[in-house]
Amino acid sequence: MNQYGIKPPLTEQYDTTLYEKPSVAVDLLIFTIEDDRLKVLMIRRDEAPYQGMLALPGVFVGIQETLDDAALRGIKEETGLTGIYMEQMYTWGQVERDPRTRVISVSYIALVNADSMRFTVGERVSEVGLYGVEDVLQSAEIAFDHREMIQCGIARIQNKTEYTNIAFEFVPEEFTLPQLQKVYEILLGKSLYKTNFRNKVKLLIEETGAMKAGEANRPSKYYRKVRV
Amino acid sequence: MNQYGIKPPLTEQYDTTLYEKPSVAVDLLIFTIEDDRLKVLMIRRDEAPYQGMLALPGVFVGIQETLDDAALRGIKEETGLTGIYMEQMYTWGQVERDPRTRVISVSYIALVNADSMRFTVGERVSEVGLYGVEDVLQSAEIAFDHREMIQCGIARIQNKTEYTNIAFEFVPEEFTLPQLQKVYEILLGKSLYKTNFRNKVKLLIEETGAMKAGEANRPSKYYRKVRV
DNA sequence: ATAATAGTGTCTATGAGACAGTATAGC
DNA sequence: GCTATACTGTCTCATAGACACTATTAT
Repeated sequence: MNQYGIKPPLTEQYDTTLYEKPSVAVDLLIFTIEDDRLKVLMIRRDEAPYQGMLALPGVFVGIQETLDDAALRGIKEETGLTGIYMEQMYTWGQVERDPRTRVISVSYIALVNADSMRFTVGERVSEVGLYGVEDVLQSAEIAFDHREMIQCGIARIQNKTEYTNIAFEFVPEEFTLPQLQKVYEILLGKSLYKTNFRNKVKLLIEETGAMKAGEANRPSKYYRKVRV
Repeated sequence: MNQYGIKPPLTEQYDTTLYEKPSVAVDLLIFTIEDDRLKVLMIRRDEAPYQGMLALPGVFVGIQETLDDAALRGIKEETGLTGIYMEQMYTWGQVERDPRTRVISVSYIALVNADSMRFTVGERVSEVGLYGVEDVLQSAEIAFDHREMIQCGIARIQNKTEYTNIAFEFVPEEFTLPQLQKVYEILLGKSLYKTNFRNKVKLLIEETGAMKAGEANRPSKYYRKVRV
């Protein structure tokens, strides 16, 4: 029994009105690949604190709203998109992470292919934009603990690229293998051998029958992800 | 602008007193290996809701307390232990997960070797005990969404056993290789070949010089984890 | 023909997996 | 000696990695 709460709290009678509650928000890491770089969607703040700095988009969690629903709502608001890949990443609970009041933030990762976002980002709010993660981490102008969040997100994506198929989330429904390989190379930060790469993904894809035309070289085949 | 919160909430002026806030708790999955089984620490509830059912221990997060600190406090209260392995697992935000009021729960995994817990669990509260995860998942008497949490925790531990060294957390500082191999076999749910297992861990360990005596067979050497 | 990129065949090195054998304690 | 478990040597096989080669388009 102390300033922090009731003990043991979930097994005995309690009155939550006695204790001050934190706010709970969801912060979004919306990643895409554009111009051969991994980019993240950020907003330039026009209010204190951290005025003029870049921040991740976020929403407060409604009292009758799940965390996933809050994340989906935020993604829809920022990109106009639904039905894209999303997963919970980590929950950030440093006491002073927001200087105004106590806010606990559940961060979510969303992966979008650049084509579907090309005509949505920037329409609603001009301060919204896609920033290359290398550039944005170089610049010191990042609000709150969002730099840490971005680093955490990049690490998560790189890890999962090695043992899952999340890289497919960055390409459109129909894609070429050179295109998909480039995504892997960007995410992993190293170049790959064509043969080995193709062997690794060949069970995951099927030809569409179409070919990419118009380039001054042998045309590449279009593939789609095979649904398992 | 709706019942759920302010939009965009972290980039504009807002007044959090206008919106009802959830309570935030930390729930603990304290795992150990005892009698050649993976066990989890649970508490039998003596109050509604879910009276008489088993629940994971948890604490509310204080308004001036980080999530990690809340988890450490809970672990100390339940086991008397400090300095053990702990990591954040997942945050649970279903609206009706606690029928009394909205509670968002950040779950943490802690791994303890049975020896250090043998004389602490059960002293403070007689309803606290270690339960084999297979048994507890069979029985339907689990409170809240804690069954899901346990399943999630087991999956996390099994995954990380394959690509990290968390299995070492379940053995004391000095251990034999048959003992460590047994831990791996319990966590992975399959038997391993001695030679291959030893090859895999040989760079992670060093001999202490001591031997295990008293058994009617060749004595095994004691090892410790080599600090990297 | 040339340049540029797409796509294929095959060798090698590494490591996981399997199994047979030897070693050392108590009885 | 016997039994039980600790410990070791070595073979096989799957797969990641590396590289050389062929194919097809626009100019």
